[in-house]
Amino acid sequence: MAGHLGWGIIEEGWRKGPWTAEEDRLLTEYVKLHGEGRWNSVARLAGLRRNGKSCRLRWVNYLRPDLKRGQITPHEENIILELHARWGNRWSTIARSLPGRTDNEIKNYWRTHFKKKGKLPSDKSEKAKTRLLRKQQFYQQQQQQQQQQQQQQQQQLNQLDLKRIMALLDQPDIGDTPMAQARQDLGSCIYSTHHAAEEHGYVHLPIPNADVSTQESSSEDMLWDGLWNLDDFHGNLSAACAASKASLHHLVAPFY
DNA sequence: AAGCTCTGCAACCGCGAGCCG
DNA sequence: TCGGCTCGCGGTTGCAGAGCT
Repeated sequence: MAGHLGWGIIEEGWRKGPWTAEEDRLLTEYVKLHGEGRWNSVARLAGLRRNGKSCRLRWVNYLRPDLKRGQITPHEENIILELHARWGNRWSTIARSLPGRTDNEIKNYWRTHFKKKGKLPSDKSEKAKTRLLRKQQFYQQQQQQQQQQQQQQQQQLNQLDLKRIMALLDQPDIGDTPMAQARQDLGSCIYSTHHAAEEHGYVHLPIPNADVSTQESSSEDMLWDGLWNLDDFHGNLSAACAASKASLHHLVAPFY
């Protein structure tokens, strides 16, 4: 590398090595103004003496506001293990299932924690360890859910709006009324949301109101698989639900 | 206290895919 | 169709700090 030439050097007009706070500020300002992309324009537009590649890397791996800081959790570790078993060294693919984590971070984590162990957890003890980690994470999730419930209480006023809509939709059909149409639209919305989830590989999402006894969720492994699938999907689902709600407000407005 | 080793992480490099003129 | 440009990805390197001897 350029290490033997010294860090922070200027090579062919481009600075290399560790980023300074001022460079970070300039890059952040640039992305705020122009958005991500066009990285080769950064040098010209932001006054940075860094090439596009370096800017993109710095933004993606360090400056992005949605990055999660701190240690990889046991839950995330399990996801990494399972996805690596499934995808191999496709770090960017794995990173997409870990919001706030970068491919570089996952790659580094894998190399330091697993690579030198020589093998994936395959014997009984390693599997037991993996199962224990999953259970620990399950309890952590429960604690997190308790915290989230408190936050959700704050959102209940908004949810009451949706409940009023649902109550209206539960009334008997009166032929081809606007209410009957609204109910049909809601059904389509939920149905298409579920199928969009399936198309994106979130295979364990239950259809809302579906008979639980018919779902194939008996094995522990599938339960955990479903958990991380849901983790990945919940953002999209929330967006879809928000859209549904918005469209329903539009649909039922005449009834208020 | 000094030197060595290990670990974590930021950053660079090369390559390939996609886009566009 | 081709070549240049841009971007994203995976592999690799090297620094810095912690831990060990």
